[in-house]
Amino acid sequence: MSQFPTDLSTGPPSPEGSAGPPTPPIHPSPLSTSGLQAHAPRWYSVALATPRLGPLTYAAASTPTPKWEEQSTTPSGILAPGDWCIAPLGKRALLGLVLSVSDTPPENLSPDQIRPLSPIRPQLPALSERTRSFYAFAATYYHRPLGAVLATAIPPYLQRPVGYAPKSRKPANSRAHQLPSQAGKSSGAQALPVIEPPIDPLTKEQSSALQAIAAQLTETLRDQPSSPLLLHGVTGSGKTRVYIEAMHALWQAEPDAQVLLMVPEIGLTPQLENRMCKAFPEKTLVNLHSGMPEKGRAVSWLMAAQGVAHLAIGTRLSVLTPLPRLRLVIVDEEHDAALKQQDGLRYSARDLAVYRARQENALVILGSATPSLESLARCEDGAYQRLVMSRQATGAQRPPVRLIDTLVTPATDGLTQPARETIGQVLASGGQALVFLNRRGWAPVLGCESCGWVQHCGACLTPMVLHRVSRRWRLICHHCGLQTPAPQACPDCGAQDVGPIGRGIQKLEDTLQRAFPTASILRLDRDAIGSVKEMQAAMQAISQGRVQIIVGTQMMAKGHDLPGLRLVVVADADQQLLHPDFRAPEWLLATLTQVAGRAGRHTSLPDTQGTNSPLAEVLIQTRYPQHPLFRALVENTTEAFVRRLMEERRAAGLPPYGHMAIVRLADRDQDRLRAWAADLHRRLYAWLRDQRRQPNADPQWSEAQVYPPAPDYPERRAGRVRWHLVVEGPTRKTRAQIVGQVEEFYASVRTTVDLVIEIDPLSQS
DNA sequence: AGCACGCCGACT
DNA sequence: GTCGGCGTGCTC
Repeated sequence: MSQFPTDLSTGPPSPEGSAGPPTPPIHPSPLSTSGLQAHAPRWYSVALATPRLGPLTYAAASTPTPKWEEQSTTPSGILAPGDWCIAPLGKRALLGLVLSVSDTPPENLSPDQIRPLSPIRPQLPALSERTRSFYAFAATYYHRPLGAVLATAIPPYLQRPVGYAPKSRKPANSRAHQLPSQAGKSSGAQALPVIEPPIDPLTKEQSSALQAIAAQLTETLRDQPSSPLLLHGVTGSGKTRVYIEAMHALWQAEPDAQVLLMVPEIGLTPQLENRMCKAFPEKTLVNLHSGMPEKGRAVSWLMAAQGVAHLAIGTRLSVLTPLPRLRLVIVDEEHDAALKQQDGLRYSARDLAVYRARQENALVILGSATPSLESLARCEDGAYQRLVMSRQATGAQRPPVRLIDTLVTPATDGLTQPARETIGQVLASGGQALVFLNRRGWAPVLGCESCGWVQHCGACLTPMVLHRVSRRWRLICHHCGLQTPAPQACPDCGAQDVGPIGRGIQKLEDTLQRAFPTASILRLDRDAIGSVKEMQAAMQAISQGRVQIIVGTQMMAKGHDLPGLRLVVVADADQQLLHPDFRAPEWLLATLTQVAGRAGRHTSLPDTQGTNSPLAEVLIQTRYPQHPLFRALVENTTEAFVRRLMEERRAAGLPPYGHMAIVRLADRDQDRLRAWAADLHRRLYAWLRDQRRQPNADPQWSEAQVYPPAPDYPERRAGRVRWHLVVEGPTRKTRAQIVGQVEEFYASVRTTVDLVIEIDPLSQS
């Protein structure tokens, strides 16, 4: 079998070494290796692991393959579709995937343009037909070349030709097991406490969820199609336990089966890894995420791809890992935006997981306390099956939610008086408080400090964003591009103090330190916590009670268990509520539900004080205490609120009922970009109008939309101006046709403008 | 994405 | 006079 690269420094020299001039093009010569048929195939169509290039044609390797290659699965010198190769490109040598083989040269190229492949062959297991078709699907669906998928899917270490040292001949697996951070038995996560002992009996809800899972697993193991399952379980309902039992059931039936367990963030893997190691000491477990050391990631990837690993725990990129005996895919926190890659190949790991599971005859389980509307819609239309767990496994109650109206009691330096008092009480009684603040994707949305007025774009359910356009302040809708002048005073109440929502919370840490000088405060955000290690240290400090106030961003809302937490203060809910995106209320509800779940996980003890004050509480500071979202939280009627959101989406033709794409444009020059964007829009609009006017036109075209361009926020980044254009179709097919039109136009013009298409975008700017 | 080629401003 | 800034175009 193949080997792992073992030494970076001792590989054979790269084919285009710095010592000499670039290899001159060599005309393909008859293969010299013995035992070949007379008409050996000699031209290869190769997808290169690079983001922007389509397949290129190469000739067979020019020199005989080295001896160490003899054990390769295909006869020496002949490559088949699915085999890997090293292909010269300009001065570089890139990893390539053989797509097809031909014994006639391509007509559109002259022979001297075709270069031979490198005789060095990567020690990667050939890609199965199934995995190739999965990658091809991803490429087609996201409108990228296959090479972009390869560049994302293959660990960087395995992409570099220099890494393929034909040195060690040790069996691959024994080596991998010695690596401490890879092998399941000795993970680096021992320090974290496991709070739920795995011997707890299952709750009724867990049992019935498992029954449904077992039924689908049976279908899967018979190679029959199974229904994707949405495990809709409140925080603390014991979803992880259900995953473990599902794996038990699977491995009892098929001990060699592979399981892929995905989480949105690297920070969530250590806990999970620890728990899985304890539950399955006899199974081989690997991690797959970008935070790992390069070599370790390569080893894990190969173990997964060779079928050695039983369980792969990883972030979104793990969905692209070959897993020959995949039988179960679990996507935890399926609603989480981090499962969607935000640059390069902008794929949704959740959506690809569902596709892949169906294709590989595996069962897929999506888990969340706050499922995405996308997944809920699939349950509604019967494509998925929903399994509900509405009670906490410990029997604890959800903490009550209290709203603080900041128009009545304004916040000073980010904190209202009632919030200050409550924090004080909690600290005095020895509890911990979490002050939650959220500036993720901040864009300046104007709001009135006196009455709460905000300019919305009526058609798009979206607040408008302040932009400076040719020295004038204007409000622009990021969805449909609508522009209006920015008001100087509030059009509702006439007050002068209109300003961007969400200013002033960045100094919250200072505010808290001044208000509670003796308290120890820990800040937890991307800037303060850089690594998994730092996160673990922070969590330990919290669980040991060395911290009294935690100031945390989004990352605090996820997964972590905080037993001593008695209060959550949401410093500025409005900023997220009024984020200029139609998904803002959906996400705020998810965020608040998640962060509220941090408090009161272990508060089922009797209230020994005998007071009326609850053991844990959630405080939300907002100008809109009457907003249906907040009412739903207070009254515990969030399901009804979610249904209402879905109806709004349906009426507006927005996802999950319509299908969106964003055309992202960038250029150095603002005027050039704007003119170009306007031109693109005119053409698309004219094309769409023509589709509608055709005799016997498909009525779907009347539901499709091509909106005028709008600026990103911030408009300028890294020396480039960025605009975007929203495209909507009632079906994936109509959307793909519009997008195809964009691509056709872009390919036909010479321009400096950079254009990328994003499919199923999660946010507009 | 790289990487080279090419055409403009500030240095020995 | 040339060193190097990055704008532009190509890679089988």
